[in-house]
Amino acid sequence: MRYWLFKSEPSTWSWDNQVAKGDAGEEWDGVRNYQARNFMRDMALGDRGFFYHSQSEKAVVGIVEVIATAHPDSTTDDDRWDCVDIKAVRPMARPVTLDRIKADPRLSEMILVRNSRLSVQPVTTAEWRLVCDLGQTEPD
DNA sequence: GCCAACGTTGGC
DNA sequence: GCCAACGTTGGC
Repeated sequence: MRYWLFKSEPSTWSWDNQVAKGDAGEEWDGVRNYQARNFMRDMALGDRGFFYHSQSEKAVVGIVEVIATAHPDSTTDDDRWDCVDIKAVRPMARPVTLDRIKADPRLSEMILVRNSRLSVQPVTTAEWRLVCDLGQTEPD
């Protein structure tokens, strides 16, 4: 099992939107970046990810699970773009803000900190546990 | 709302 | 294949 982070503007697609889809989940579509796409192609069923709100909120707000591996993005005919499906697993008991993450030297290598523009990114096991800990949320 | 960082496009 | 120009993202 590997860990990831999915970034979304809450005004476009929020955690509440994701939760509303229930166990059926939803495509993580609209990604038009090769690096992000390649990470999605690496994902396996059952992998977990953080759901991160960018822009106004800037916080990890929930945990999601990969429920379908990479397949063509239904929002485009361009066959370069694939995406996975994810479903909400549980919210963070306390959202973990970007400020909080940046303040912790143990998280200074997170891609979220290092490359703020990458919208789908891997998270190490150590980072996963730490962020779950900060969010007072079960890691699995 | 600004702008830095970064990715993509297209002319050469 | 290089690189200037441009567009987009996202933190501030």
